[in-house]
Formats: sequence, C-alpha cells, structure tokens
Amino acid sequence: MSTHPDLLDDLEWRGLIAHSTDLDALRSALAAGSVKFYVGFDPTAPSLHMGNLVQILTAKRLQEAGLTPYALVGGATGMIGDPRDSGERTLNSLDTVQEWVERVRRQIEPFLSFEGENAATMVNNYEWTESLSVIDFLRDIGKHFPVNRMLARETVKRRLESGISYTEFSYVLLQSMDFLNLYRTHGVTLQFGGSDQWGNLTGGVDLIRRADGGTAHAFATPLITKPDGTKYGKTEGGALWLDPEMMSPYAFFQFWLNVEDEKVGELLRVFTFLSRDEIEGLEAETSEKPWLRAAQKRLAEEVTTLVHGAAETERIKAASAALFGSGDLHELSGSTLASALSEAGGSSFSRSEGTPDIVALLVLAGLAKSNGDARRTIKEGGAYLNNQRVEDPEYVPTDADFVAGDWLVLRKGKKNFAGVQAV
RNA sequence: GGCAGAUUGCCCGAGCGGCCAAUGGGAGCGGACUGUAAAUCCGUCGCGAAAGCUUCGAAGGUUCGAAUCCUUCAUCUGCCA
Repeated sequence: MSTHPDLLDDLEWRGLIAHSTDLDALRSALAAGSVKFYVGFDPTAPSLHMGNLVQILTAKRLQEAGLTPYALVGGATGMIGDPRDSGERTLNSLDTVQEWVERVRRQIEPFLSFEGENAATMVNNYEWTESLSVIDFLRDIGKHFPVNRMLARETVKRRLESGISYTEFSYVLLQSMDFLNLYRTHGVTLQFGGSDQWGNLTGGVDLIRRADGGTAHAFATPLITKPDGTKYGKTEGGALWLDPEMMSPYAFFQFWLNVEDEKVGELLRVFTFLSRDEIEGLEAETSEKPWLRAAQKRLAEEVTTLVHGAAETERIKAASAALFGSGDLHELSGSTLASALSEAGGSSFSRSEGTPDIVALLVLAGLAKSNGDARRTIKEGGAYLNNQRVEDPEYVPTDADFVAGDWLVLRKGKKNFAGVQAV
C-alpha cells in the first residue's frame, strides 16, 4: 500500500512533531514503500485520557495515510513503571495491570481498522518479556546500554536528586527492547509517543542500530499545555478520561466547549480530522467573531464524536442547548429536560421521605462537597434552582418548583448543572 | 553502619510551647465584567447550624496547654565509613 505523500507535512502543520529523528530519512522510507509503526500505551490507570488520545489519533492518521499500525499495550512495562518527575510509582499487582491492559485495549480498538491491506495489530509486550531470563536480558539488551548515557537522560537526571529505584531506571531497556522485538518479528521501523517518551523512543532506535545494525525512526508528539505552560486536560475531577464511566460524555463535551480562544486552533489541529482549510476558517472566525465560539463548538462536537460516537454527541448537544438556552425551563418538554438532566448528571431522592432543603439537594446532586460548602455557595449567590438564584439556605422546593413533573434543575455557578429527581 | 537535616492542609511554603484550623502564594470554588473565552477585581477555601470536633509523617510521652519539647518507628536528602 502506498503512503500518502503529504503525511509528514500534515503532521508538521498540525504541530504533532515536537521531536524527531532524521525526518528526511523517514520521508525517504515512506516514499520507498509500506512502513510499519508502533505506539505503546502503558496501563497506569483503568482508562486512557486526553494525553493518550493524541497518540491514538496520530496512529489513526498514520493508518489512514497507508502505514501499518501495531498498537502495543504495556502488560510488561506497566509492571515496572516509566520514571516520572513526581517521584517513584507504586507498583501495581499483576491482576490490576492485566485488567487495565484489557480496558486500555478495548479503548484503542475502535480507532483503528483491523481489516484491509494495512490492518492494525494489537500486541502486548508481556508476551515476549514474561519468559525472558534475567541472564539473557542482561547479556542481550543490557550490554547495549551504557550507564553513563542512561544517567544523562533528562528524566533520570531530574530524578537523581529525589531518588529513583533500579526498577524505574531500567524502564528504558524494556521499551527499547519492545521496539527491537517488533523490528525483528514484524519489520516495524517507526515508533512515536508523547514528548515525555522521547528518551525511550531514541533508546529503541539506538538499540536497533547497536544490536542489529538496523535503521529505525521515531518522533514525539508535543505535550499539550495551557497558555501558562502547565499541563492541559485537567478538570475539577482530575484527568480528562476517555472512559464514560470515569468522566461523563457530557462533562467531556463541556471541557472542549470551554477551551480558551487562544488554544482552540491548536486543539483543532491535534484532536480533529478537519482539513487545513476548515480549521483555518474556524480560526479566522474566532478572531473576527469570538462571541459565537464557532471553533469551540466544532471542536467539542468533533472530539466527542470521535470518542463517544455521533449519537451520544447529539444527545449532549440537545442537553446543552436545553440547559444553557435562555428559555424558561418550564417550557421545555419533559422528555427533553429529563434526558438533558440525565446527561448532565442526575440523582434522586425518595418522595416518601419528603423534599430535602436546598443545602441537602446541592450535596445530593454532587454540586457541593459538604453542607458547609453548599451553604457557602448559597451565601455567595452561586446556587440556582430552575435558573432562579436561591438565597435562603433553608429553602425547601414546593410543588411549583418541579419541572417536567418530578425534576429539580440545580445549578452551581454559571455552568454546573445537575438534576435531582423525585421518585 | 555513623553523623547531620527534612517530613505542615490539593501543591509550594511560613510557624518553632498558649493569641494556630494554623501567615503567604498557587490551584480550586463563587460573584462582578463577558462570549458556557482570556485578563482583571472582590469574596471564599478541614467537618459541623452552633457549641464544638478532627488536622501539621506514625505511635507513645512531658505539660494546665504541643504543629512547636522528649522517645521510638517509617520515609527522604546530604556528609562520612
């Protein structure tokens, strides 16, 4: 299968290549024929998040351009732990790692095609490390890693002060071995990953050269940061998870919809498959008519569709329109409202126990983390029932407050909605 | 193995026997302004309606009273073997 000639130009335009080995060499390799690549995901949590999505979508771009993907889940590397700045990781049990491997695998699969000429393959590095003996590992792999060079790596240097175990220090050997193994068994010659993986990526390229005299390529995608340079993709709830159980699709959509004007262009390039013309058009619209937030709307729609599907995205859009619309909530149809509120996050109380007061409702709905927090919100003027500010902490909703029969629409601040249903 | 130092709330970081639920900054949250944006300004930021209760690595102890003193333990850092 031939490779689309503009692939690298497109990746560069999207800002997806933060570091790379010789790009011209890669360009020649792509022109010469089919290239197989791999990208790895370590199971460090039950779900992948926004940072991993960059890799998943990049893999999809490469496959669509004609390259053959090997998506690797780190059943072995996940047992060891990639060194990170925040300090030594806690080791997870084999059971935990294996469960997360399965979850991660299922999250990646929908993004790739497992059919056709350049069908994707899922691999797990546990397969080739499980039975590897320490002697073989040290002789065949370890011999190619000069410790002085390992110590010079940025991630290691930063950890030398705070401490690093031999386990994490060795991580790069495992990941490099993965690349060598895929190179030998499947002819994989390209690896990419996040820019924090750069040292591990070049480790593999070097190993292939040292061990087999082979040529391989690597590039790193950029870390998505906020305008102030800190990590992007953190919300009140923590990371921006892809798993709908860990982050509701509604909250996921809202995250993208609320992106700063300054970032929206960059995010459209990285996280959507819109064409250059479309993205540049949206950027122009953002600078001319920012109040329309056309770019943010499109971004939220595109990314949510990629991750959660078109049907779910439509439901969320309807829910957002209902909740953020200027109309009276009482005029909305019961089904529209009920589905909007269940998208936004709903909870319920039993009618037989009586209607709780506003403080209890805010806590019940998850909008306040304690009674004191709820009272504080009310005092600050941030509590709303059916879009009407509530100022009395003792207020108990009356029959007239129920919308669509049995729903109460609670809001904290400007944009945190939750529904509570009487059952 | 020896010596020295460190461990404070989400993060950084003051406090060094009572005035400490604990200065300050950041993050977060609410309000104003807007466009469900940014910047800015204001407020808030352990639990509890309150009385009060539980916090300053862990466990004990001294004291009328401890985050602050003592003992042991754990972890980390540096120096010496």
